[in-house]
Amino acid sequence: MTTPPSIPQGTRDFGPDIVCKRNFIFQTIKRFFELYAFQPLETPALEHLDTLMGKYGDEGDKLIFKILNNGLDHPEKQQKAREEFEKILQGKNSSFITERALKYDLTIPLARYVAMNHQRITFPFKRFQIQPVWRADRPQKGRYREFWQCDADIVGSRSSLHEAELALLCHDVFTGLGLKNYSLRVNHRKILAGLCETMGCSEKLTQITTAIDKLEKAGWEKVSAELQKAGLLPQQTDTVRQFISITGTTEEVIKQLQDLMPHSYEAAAGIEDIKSFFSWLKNITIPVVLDPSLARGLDYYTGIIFEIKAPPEVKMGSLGGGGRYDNLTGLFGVTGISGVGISFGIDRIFDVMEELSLFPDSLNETAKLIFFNLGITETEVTFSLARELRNKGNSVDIYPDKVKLDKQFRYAEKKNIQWAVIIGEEEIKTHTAKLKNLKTGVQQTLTFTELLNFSF
RNA sequence: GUGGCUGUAGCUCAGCCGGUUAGAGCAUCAGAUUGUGGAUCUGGGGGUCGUGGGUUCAAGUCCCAUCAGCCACCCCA
Repeated sequence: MTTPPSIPQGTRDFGPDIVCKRNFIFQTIKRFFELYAFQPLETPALEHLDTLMGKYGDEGDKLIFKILNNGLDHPEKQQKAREEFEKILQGKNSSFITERALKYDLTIPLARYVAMNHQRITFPFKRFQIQPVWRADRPQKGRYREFWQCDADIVGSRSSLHEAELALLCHDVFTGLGLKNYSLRVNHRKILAGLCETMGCSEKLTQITTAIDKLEKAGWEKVSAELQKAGLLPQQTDTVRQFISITGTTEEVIKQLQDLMPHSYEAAAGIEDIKSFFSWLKNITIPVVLDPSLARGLDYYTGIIFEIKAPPEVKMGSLGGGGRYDNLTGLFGVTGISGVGISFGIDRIFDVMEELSLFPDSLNETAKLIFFNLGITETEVTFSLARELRNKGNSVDIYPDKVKLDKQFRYAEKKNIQWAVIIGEEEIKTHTAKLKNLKTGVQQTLTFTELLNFSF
């Protein structure tokens, strides 16, 4: 007895119609990446475990998929393997048991690549990367163990021009996809650091930012509870409350931030960056909002941070995000290189577009036209006509068997083919073809030459 | 990783307090109509009830385990 086949938790097969839709998203994103002068990069699915560990925080480390070393059953290795496995049971790593892992995101592999190749790269290096990543998270809707990221980063330049370009890129991509109601939230790590500096508890930056990050989902009650747990005094908690309550136009928000943190160098530096970012965009209307309550978790961001929010009518978290990181390659021994990037989560974008029915109908089209099958002699004719039409760049299908036209029509309809060509005994005698538009139902008679030159 | 809900035909689901041969709609296939589709009518096929154990005279139904999906936490795309 065979057990029914299945695939691992959090992974998916993509059937033809889904691949077509996903390709639509990939192609749109890639097109704009190229328009903004990014170059492609691909890195292996596997990285050394050392390359990944410690880069995503303690929680992140737990979510890295590790790969068991081969050959541990070798007689000479078994004893050591048992001893080393004890370390694993204690939650430690053992390179004897596992020394490779599946990549967790595309940013650390980029940093690794840049660190390895910085002498031959021309900076600023603008690269895009569209590849799958893996996380040992527990799956839910919009949350997979294997999913794709589409990243664009600029490495080796501190100009705030890039942040503005990324915001525009993001707008072009979402407009191109037809996802109108997205929004882009922006904040600055130094503004958050300035808040902590003002309150005199800079060492609690991470705790405070992760608490703030829960505001939208869990509400202020939860945030204040977290802050208390982190050891903030009531007065400090109230400062945080004022901070995250700030709303308004960019100018208004900046003014309030300055009033709240008048003596913070950190905050002032962050605000300068934000001002220069918005000044690039001053004559362009895109949905960018300065939101002090935005606090992305990843530790490596040091400057501006972005988050792409799904349209409010769908229940989906972030569709992507990014930010500026100083010294990312410093983790790999190459210092002084700053970068800024943005990442699109295409699996979630897919789910949102599906929910809002935003995919064009034409995506399911399997062929432009189909020749119906009225017999072997007829098919010898359509076979060569199909070849000529294909040579001219038309996607053509031929129905394989002589069955009732009724059935052939239904096949064409199912496969979303717009044009059907009927050639039978009569037509062959006169060298003509019946061409029917299945969407309008209009039928016309054409000579073979006319058919070959028809623009479908 | 922790806690909870769910799993019956290709899809959406019904199936009572455990009781004969597990049902419906849609989809599919065939015919009415042997060269013109989407409608209608008639008929057919399709299930070891996620998987593996257990309790029972008897399990889709109760119990345990496991796998998967979803939800909350955690974290994030």
